[in-house]
Order: sequence, then C-alpha cells, then structure tokens
Amino acid sequence: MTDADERCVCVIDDDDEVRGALASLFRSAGLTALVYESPSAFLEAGLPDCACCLVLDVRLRGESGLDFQDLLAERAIAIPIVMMTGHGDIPMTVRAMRAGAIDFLPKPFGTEDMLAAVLRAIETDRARRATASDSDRLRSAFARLTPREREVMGLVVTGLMNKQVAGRLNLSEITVKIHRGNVMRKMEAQSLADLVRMAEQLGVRDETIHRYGL
Amino acid sequence: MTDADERCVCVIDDDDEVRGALASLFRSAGLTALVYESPSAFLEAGLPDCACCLVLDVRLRGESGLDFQDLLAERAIAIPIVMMTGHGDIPMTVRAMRAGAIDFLPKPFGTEDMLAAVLRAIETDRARRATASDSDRLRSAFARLTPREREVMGLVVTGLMNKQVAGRLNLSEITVKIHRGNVMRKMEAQSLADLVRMAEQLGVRDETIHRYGL
DNA sequence: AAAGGTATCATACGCAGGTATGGGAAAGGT
DNA sequence: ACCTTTCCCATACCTGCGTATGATACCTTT
Repeated sequence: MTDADERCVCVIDDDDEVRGALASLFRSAGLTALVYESPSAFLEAGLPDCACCLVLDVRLRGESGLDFQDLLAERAIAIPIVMMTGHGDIPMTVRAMRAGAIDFLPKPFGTEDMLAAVLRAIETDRARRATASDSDRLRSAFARLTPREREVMGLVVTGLMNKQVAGRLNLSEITVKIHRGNVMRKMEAQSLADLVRMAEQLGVRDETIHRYGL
Repeated sequence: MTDADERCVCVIDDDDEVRGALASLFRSAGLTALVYESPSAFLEAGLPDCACCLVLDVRLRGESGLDFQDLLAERAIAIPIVMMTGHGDIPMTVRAMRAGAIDFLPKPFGTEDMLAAVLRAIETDRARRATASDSDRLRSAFARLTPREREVMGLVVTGLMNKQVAGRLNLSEITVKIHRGNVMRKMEAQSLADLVRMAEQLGVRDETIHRYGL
C-alpha cells in the first residue's frame, strides 16, 4: 500500500478507554488511527494529508462536539465527521446531520456500525479531496494571471467580443487579443469552451457580472 | 396575495385529530393545508403547483414514512419533507436526514417548532422550483433541436472546431456552420460562452464525451 | 543602471466563424 | 400528390480571432 492510499481516522474523546478501543478497532481494519483528548489538541496537531475522517463525541469535557462541528465549518475545515454519543436525543441528531455529519451513533454501538460509518466517511473525503485538488490547480493557474488578464478573462467568458472588452476597459482591440492569448496559454485552456468551464468553476463570471453590471 | 405567492403544506397522518390540529395551525399562519390519511391518498391527489412541503409521520398504518420518503426519491418527487414521530430513535433520524428531510420532530413538539420547520421547508421548495423552472425552459429549447443539431451542439461545446466536428460527423464544414447557427438561434444563446453554460447545465457535454470517446 | 515583468498599441497575415443565396434529396404527414 | 421538415452542400462575402513583428512606457527587482 502506498502513502496515497493511506486512510486515517482522527478520534476525539476525553475517555482514555474509548480512545484506546476505537484506535485498536480502526487499526485492525488497516486504518491509521490518531487519537486526541480534546478538540484543541486535534486542531494543534493539524490535519493529516490523506483521506481521513473525524470521530467525535458529542459531549466532551467543557465543550460540545456539535459546537466544534460548527467551528470546523466556519474555518472551512471540511473533514467528514462521525458523531457518537452516550446521551443523544433527536434534536442533537438533526443538528449534527444538518451540519453535514456522515453518521450519528448512539452508545453503545456495534463495532461494525462504527467501522462502516468511518469507511463511508473516508470515502466521502477521498472524493472531496479529488475534486478539491482539481479546483486547486485551477485556482493556482488563475492566481498566476496578471490583474489585467483576469479582467479580460472575466469579460471574455461572459460572452463579450474582443472589441466590446476593449471598449469597457478603454483598450485597443489588439491589446485585448494579446491578453486573451496569454490567458488561454497560462490557464492551459484548449478552447474557449474550456475556458468558460474553468471560469464557471472559479466563479469568475459571477464576479465580473457584478463588477460591470452586465 | 397572488397565486404565485401561495404556500402549501401537505399533511399525511392516519390520526384524524392530528390532521385537524396541524391543518388549523398551518391555516392560521396563512398557509394552505391539504390533509391525507395515507401516502397513497397523497399520491393520487397529485402535487399542488406551488411552493409546498410535506409533513409526514414516520409510523403510518401498515406503512413506514421512511420507506415512503425513499419512494418519493425514486420517483424524483423532490418535495421537502418534515418528519414527525411519536416513537423515534436516533437511527431513524439519521436515515431521514440522510435522505434529505428538512427536519425531524419528536412528539410532542411545540407548534412554533413545527411551524418553523414547515416555513423552512417551503422556502427550500421555493428556491428549488425557481431553479427547476429555469432548467425546464432550457430543456424544452434543447428538445426543439433536431437530432443533428444536438450532435453538433455537443461537439461544439466540447471545444471542437467546425472542421473537426465536420470530420467526426462526415459532413462538410459549411453544413456544420449552418447547424451551429440554428443551434445558437433556437437555444437563444447570445454567445458561445452562453451556449457552453447551457450545455453544462443540460449535461450535454458529458453525454457527448461518452459517446465519442473524447 | 540593467533586467524583467506588465501594459500598451500598430500593422499585417492567415485562419475560423457566421450568414446569405441558391440548390438538391429523402422522409413523413395531410 | 403535395407540403414540410430535415439534412446536405457550394460559392461568396464579411467579420472575428490569433499570432508574429516591432515598438514605447512604467515599475520593480537586482
């Protein structure tokens, strides 16, 4: 198994025994298990760079697992969460699921249920990471454009002709053509259709329409 | 208030009293309430043509509300569901929420909670209907294209030049140009960028790539 | 001061896209 | 039999796009 196939589970629970039991369960299933006794310990450690998920108790010493879930969402940390609890009720479940939890397991739970939930969560993360890395490559290419090139790109993918872009930016048409050519090359777009799809994913068009009132 | 602003709640419950109580609650909030004593009665009546939602008991005579939720999903009936129950547990809640339920209310619930859930569900439906009607206009325009025009559109929005499209379809370039012009006119696309976005929404490109192995 | 990146523009050439005009052929419905 | 639709193609013309060549100017970094 290569590193790229590594699958990892982060467990946050304030009970030593629970942490130990879950860790050995996951390890016996071929997963890497990382255990933390508090949310802050987890945050300080940083996220592992592989398909991973978080197993979280709803009630932690002094902190709510549900609040921590919200905190992760605010910080745009999109790790899938499997929630577990000894004293759960339906409103808690609704809140957790609405916030995007993969599963919500009342204790005591069967080890197969936990394992199934975790595998499901890891698979979700794997898919998310795949699309996120595509999006990242796109974003970094876009970041390498000059400000002018970004402006031209926005107007071009909105459907304006070169001369119209030139008018809006007070440029000559030939200058627009040059910027446009640079954009195609730097973004590695094979065609205008390609560039339009990239722009759509980046939200470039929405931004352009807003800025120029199209 | 015009018809377009009408908001409607469908209640399915086998208990007369519950139906009556919920109906009067919703009506007092300015909503149209339709009550049904079984899922089949609801299906026979057909969906109201306005922003609406479904309030459903998990346990119905002989039928499961959760199974009915799955049935609606299978039939692509995308009405938002507020689930309620007298004997709910966490796994049921997880299943309902995972299947897209807006809320899951254990009985007895506060009337404000129910009303809030229903308003939220109706707002969800309103947004869904708005995007669905856009998509419908697009679909009907696409349906008015001839088979050839659809093929040409697929290849054009994939990024192929006219001569490449001509090669693939064993046509002359001029014929492709004519079809392409017809596509732009019939789809009311103002630019190629426009057409690419329409095609993306319609899933035309995925289909084309699959068919021609691009 | 030199170098490099960014931005601007002109001219010119070739290719791509779009439309108009005109014509031919096959399929399907009235 | 006739009409409509769909599909096909040719010639011609105009517009739009892309790039090469060459030039000027500004700013920042070295």
